[in-house]
Amino acid sequence: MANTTPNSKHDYEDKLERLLSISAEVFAAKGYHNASIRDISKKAGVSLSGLYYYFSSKEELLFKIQDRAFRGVIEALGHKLEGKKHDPEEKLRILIHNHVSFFAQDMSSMKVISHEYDSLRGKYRDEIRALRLRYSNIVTEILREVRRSSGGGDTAPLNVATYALFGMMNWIYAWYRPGSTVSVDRLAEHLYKLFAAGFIGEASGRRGSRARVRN
Amino acid sequence: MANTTPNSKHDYEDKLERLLSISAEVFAAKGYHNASIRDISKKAGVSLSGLYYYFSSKEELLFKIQDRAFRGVIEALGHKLEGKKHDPEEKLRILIHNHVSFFAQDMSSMKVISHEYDSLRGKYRDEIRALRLRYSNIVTEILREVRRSSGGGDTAPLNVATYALFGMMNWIYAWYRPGSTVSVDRLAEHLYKLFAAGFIGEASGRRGSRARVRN
DNA sequence: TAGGTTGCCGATCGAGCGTTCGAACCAACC
DNA sequence: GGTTGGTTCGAACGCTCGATCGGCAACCTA
Repeated sequence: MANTTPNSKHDYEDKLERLLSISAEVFAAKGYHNASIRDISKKAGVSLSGLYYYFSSKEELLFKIQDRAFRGVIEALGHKLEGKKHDPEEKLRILIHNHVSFFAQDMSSMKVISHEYDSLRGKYRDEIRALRLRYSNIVTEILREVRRSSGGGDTAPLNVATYALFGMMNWIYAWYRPGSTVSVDRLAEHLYKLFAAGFIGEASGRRGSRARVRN
Repeated sequence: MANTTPNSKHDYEDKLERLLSISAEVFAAKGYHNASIRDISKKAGVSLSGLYYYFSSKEELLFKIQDRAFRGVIEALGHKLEGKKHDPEEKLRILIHNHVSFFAQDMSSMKVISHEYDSLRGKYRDEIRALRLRYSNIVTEILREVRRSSGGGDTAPLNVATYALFGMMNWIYAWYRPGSTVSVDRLAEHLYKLFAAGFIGEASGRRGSRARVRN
């Protein structure tokens, strides 16, 4: 099982991984359409045509970045949720911490995910759409459980709450810088408490909500 | 004061306004760098060079879209807040309704605002940054008042709360379509209740938040 | 050592880009 | 009816882009 030769699959995959990471940085910094393959080749220290040994087109490069990032988030979440039973609120907390820490750990890829979905076309777009949908469904299901277990009544529709939560979390790339005075863990916890208190608290009829939502 | 000639300032300004609006649609649909001046000229029914009578560069066009949209939001908010005194929570409610309804009314411009700030450079960028900062400060100040009046204690830092709120509101462009089953007004009200209950409720120490934020 | 495969590169192509420029149009005034 | 000044246009410029292709060294296999 150990790699037999220096020029084995490992070399290829490692370099591919490195190129994906560098490309994500360039795409995040300049935007997909504004960034050129030449930018990436310079930053990676590889010739322009050399890149095409690893990717067949610029768009495939973008796809692989998004595919890798989404699968990473979804898979890690799956691992953290499996095993012992968590109650719904704890699941929500795990979800937010997982999402936020992936964001902070690899802001470039996550910015690309949030920003460049529209830049994909055809089958690439279809595949990423499927991943987005899968992830979004996981979130909605957790929110459904939270609402049910908290005796939820008058909450926002689940899709509105889902998108509001995504908005809170995905906006991070626009302002948060790792190494700030607020650590990643604390940021995640703040967002969890903010959202959870709103989503659950809303259902239990607090003071101060004088304007009723008409259904 | 009435316009004396058909070819007066009105014609110029109206056409400029129309071009801004069409350009915003094109930029929103394809992204600033991917959209070409030729795309805009086709959609507007104006020759390529004819556009340059109204704008000196593609970047100025982008700047004018963002400038107009930001000033619109800020000015409208100012009008709605001035006059009789509102209590802090009502101010927050007005803010969210104002923001969301501008979004829904002109999704293209608002998507450009959220997406294409990085595409501006130099003095254009500086000017828009100043507008962003002004708006962001207004929001933070309102949140500060809300927290004070609700006896707030253990809430998220104001900047985190501010950005979380912006995230919730700005993400709308990614999923909401006007004419959906959720009206714009109801959407705004949902977001207000969700955020306000979270922001205030968090401070009043509800059940269910078992995980303490370690400051 | 011969032949084949892997990994990479320099040179180049056609397409599309933002921008410019001189000329033409046209209503308004002398 | 000729002149002026605001408005529009077609044609072209120089440039950058994504992608291709033949070739070349290094290494594996036999």
